[in-house]
Amino acid sequence: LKRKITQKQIARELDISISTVSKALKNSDELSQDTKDKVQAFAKFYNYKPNQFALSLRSQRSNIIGVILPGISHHLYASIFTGIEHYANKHDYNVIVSVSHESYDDEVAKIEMLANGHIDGFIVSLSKETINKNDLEHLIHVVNQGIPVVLFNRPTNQIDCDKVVVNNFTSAYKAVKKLIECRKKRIALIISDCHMNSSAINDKVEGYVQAHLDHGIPLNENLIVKISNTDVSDYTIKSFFGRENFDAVICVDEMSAIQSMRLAKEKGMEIPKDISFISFTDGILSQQAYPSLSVIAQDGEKMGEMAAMMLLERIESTNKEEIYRTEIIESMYIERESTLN
Amino acid sequence: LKRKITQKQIARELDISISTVSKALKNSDELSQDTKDKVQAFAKFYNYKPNQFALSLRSQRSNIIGVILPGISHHLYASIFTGIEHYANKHDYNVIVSVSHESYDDEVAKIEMLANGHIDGFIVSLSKETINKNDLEHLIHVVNQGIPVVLFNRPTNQIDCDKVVVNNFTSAYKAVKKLIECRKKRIALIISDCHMNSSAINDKVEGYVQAHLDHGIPLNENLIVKISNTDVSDYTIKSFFGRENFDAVICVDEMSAIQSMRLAKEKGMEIPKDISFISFTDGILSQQAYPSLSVIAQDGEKMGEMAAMMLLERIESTNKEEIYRTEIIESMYIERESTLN
DNA sequence: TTGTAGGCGTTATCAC
DNA sequence: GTGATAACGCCTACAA
Repeated sequence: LKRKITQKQIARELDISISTVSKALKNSDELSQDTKDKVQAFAKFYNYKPNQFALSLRSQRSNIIGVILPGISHHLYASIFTGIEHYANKHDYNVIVSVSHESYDDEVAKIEMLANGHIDGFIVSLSKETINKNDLEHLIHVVNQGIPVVLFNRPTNQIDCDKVVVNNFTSAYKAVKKLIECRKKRIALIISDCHMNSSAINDKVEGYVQAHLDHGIPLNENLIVKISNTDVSDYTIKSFFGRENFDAVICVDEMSAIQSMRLAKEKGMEIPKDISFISFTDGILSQQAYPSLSVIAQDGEKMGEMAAMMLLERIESTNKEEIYRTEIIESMYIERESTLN
Repeated sequence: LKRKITQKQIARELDISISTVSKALKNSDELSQDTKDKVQAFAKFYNYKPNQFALSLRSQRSNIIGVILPGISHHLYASIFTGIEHYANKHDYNVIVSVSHESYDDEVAKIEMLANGHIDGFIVSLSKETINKNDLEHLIHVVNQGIPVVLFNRPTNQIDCDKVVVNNFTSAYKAVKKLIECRKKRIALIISDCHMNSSAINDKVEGYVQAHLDHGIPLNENLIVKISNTDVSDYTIKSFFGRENFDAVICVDEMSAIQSMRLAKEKGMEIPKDISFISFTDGILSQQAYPSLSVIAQDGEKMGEMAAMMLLERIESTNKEEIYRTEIIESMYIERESTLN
């Protein structure tokens, strides 16, 4: 139960002044080597570590960043966090995580709590509820206080700050292109979470359409279906499988992909011979499904590192030129069993 | 870009002393109502918030706790984190998370980094590597510094501190009992990660054995198999399925359960009619598998809340009576399709 | 009822 | 080379 030693105590023990101790510990060259050696040896012996609270008070910086995630079970957010933590730790920062659970109220409360706390900056992915409400006062307030913010994955153009986003258009484009290469011609697009009025969905639809046009595949609007949640057990999707005729499916998330595959199997179709599947988010489900699921995946770690990099740059930059950047992380295709050439 | 206002500035503006401001903000009753009103109104108008760095310096407390997890994708750890965060936030604490990725070196580095930082206490689940090395100097060092520590899920009796653990014995016991109730008599136990020399595995085996004895079911040691990792694609497990004869399987984790189910199906067995499955960790895989997997699940949120509760109590307790507690969280059975009555 | 002084641990400026 | 002093923002005896 030994309290940590301070410069004051070292000074008293060695019968020198506190400022000499401070300088010795910083290896200042205005001190004699003798004194420095003596102090440093003593400090080392008693395992001196500077008091971070005092340092923070002086510098008004904590080297802690706050990360607001809508969820944490989700594979994408888990790997984004890994990326953030990796970059942050490497640069001597710690990470406070707060999860909004897709709730607006949680998001507001947690951001506020952190903004009045020890945080040097924020990395935020907005909750679905926030996007739908389109109420961003809490974040605007943070930005106005001069606290650096990086938005990622689910941006909004209502906030002027650095951003890291995925390219939903090209993701969808790539998926369609891949399926066309597999000689599929009737490609369904299943959009879960269609209550989200984010640009993410529109961009995907546009990419889907454009890929059809570019490859001369006829577009059938009936093959685009929206379901309100990620649970596919509802009537909409079952009747869709019963009614329409298609040989490939693109799902916005892996959960609905898994369940759609089950519906296809129940219809007696063979995957990927009769019908191929691609989903947009990678995760353990995609990997372990049977057959395993090909995906257009976001590189979460890369997104996280990028976001952390932008934030630390902003925190440590002295000149306040307000040229905010938006970085786009391209997705990649991971081939598994649910598609084949 | 407005910097935060301080008591000093309020004092200057209102032409009173700093300590009067301080007292007014705390609604001290040695001040006139007039002064208090004036100060509070002013403070509110300029959105005064106390500077946490200054508060921390005075109190030597940050209201931040450090959480070390071996992984974060894992459903159990995700929900444990949720529980910790929930309890911590409710009591005005923030949470710094650090992931060791099951690596000893990471764990040591991250604990050290946090211990020299702004942390009031630790909640730690040891990495596999640490448990195997059995080198706990880094944590003993933390405890000796007087920093409160709560160990959870993977404890060690080498460290004297509060602990939150699961009851592996009764978990295994319950699983066997359940399967016996389903009229299964030849119950296999598949142990992945058998290189872990933790008590967790021994306790499970003992529970497995005891349940057999208590219910008069003959014990067949050949039905206990250990595989070195969670990937079941290796020869050991395939030959096990080829060689032995059993009508139920208990798996230590859901991944090997999923893959074992696949082997069973390939053998032409029907689940759960011919063979039942139970796994020990709940997660999205168990829920989405086909058939979905019955589990003996740990209540992660409860574990997390309990750990946070014990830590905060320890942090805020003044008297240092060193009566450390170990709380046991009981597991619960979640019935799905892979078993049936 | 209000104000003064000192301290939390550190660093930077300036004087000796 | 070394040390005294002030400052970061807040709190709290103790004076006035």
